[in-house]
Amino acid sequence: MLRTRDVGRKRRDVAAHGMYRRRDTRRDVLIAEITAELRRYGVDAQHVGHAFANQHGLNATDLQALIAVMDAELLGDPITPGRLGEHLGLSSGSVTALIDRLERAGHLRRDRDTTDRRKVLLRYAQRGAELAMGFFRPLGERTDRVMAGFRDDELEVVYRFMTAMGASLREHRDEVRAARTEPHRRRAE
Amino acid sequence: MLRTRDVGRKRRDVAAHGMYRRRDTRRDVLIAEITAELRRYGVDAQHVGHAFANQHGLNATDLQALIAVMDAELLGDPITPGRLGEHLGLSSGSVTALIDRLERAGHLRRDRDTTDRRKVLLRYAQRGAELAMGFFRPLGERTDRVMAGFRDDELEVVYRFMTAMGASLREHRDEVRAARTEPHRRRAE
DNA sequence: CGAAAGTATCTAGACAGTCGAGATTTTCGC
DNA sequence: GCGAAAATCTCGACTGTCTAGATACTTTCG
Repeated sequence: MLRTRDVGRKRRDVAAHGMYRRRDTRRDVLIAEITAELRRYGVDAQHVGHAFANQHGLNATDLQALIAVMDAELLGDPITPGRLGEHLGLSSGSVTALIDRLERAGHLRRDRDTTDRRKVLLRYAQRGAELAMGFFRPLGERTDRVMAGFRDDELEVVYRFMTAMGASLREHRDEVRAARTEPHRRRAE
Repeated sequence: MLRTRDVGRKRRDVAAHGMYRRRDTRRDVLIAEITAELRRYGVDAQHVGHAFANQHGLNATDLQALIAVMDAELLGDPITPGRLGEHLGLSSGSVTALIDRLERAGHLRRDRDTTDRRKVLLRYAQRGAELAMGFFRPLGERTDRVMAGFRDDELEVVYRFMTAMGASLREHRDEVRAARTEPHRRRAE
């Protein structure tokens, strides 16, 4: 499956996702295909989140926020609006509105920090927990079925690959963000 | 690196991303970590796109659209507004506005299809191509450096893994979308 | 040729996001 | 301790994208 000379047959897919690369050797093909698949995975994951959120009367941001709140609280380190905004890439004002929505819908609640009363701690409520579970459980079951097709040593390779790619992407993200000094003008240079 | 008993040391990360899973065996840990890393990768990729788009006076949707237009055209099958909207999950009106923006900015142009003049074909312009390249090139260089750390047979495993995960996720997406029959009411059940 | 279907655009309204000012609490220098 | 500065969250006005529904144009087919 997918030998080098399959490029012709898989032309549609190839052109759609790997056109910025050489595809001369088997290795080149692999690299192009993996890159393309990662890209598609990200897009599709977004779509799943969006569709699921919509069906529950939320938008995609709301769902991401809810997940972040749960992550933090289950870790024993509840998140604040400020940190949440950082995590999601939102301004402070926008976060306030976001939390208002989620609180009104009963997915989470605000708690004042007892030691530093400037801070507000976000904690999930019952409804929020149920929603997050409804999102993750079916995904987890699917994931398990896929993982079952791989030996332990193979998963080690995949793990090493994903952590390396993740670290690389985060470096890149930080570089891009650092270049924000001149944030573009629409007109009038 | 990351042996089973490292769970304690890596507790922060573990709790943040793998708390919905057993982590008893080395294999469980691997599965949880890979799942978490994929999730983070998706989020970070979004952030990169968002930051890059912002620096060039676009929003995230615009960049995605531009990439889709290029993908299609390089494939020799230029996309129409309708199919673009489907791809991005946007309504038709929204797509018109999106194309207006991108056309006004000189990133792409509208072409009437000569055989079926109901259709509009989207083609990228010079500026759009430059932008897409500016986005992908640095990413590709980073990716290549990561890939260099893996043998061919290891990349085969990664490739097999990614295609399997991708197929599984798309199945799930279709299931979720199919469940859209009752799209939720805010009040009044 | 006329009706129906397909495709894109336009218009109006809703809603999430940004920016900047303001309110409250804590931290720190003197 | 006291007052100024910092940290954190909230509020209000504005901007811009998205959705929905109506409209215009082109093709297909009886």
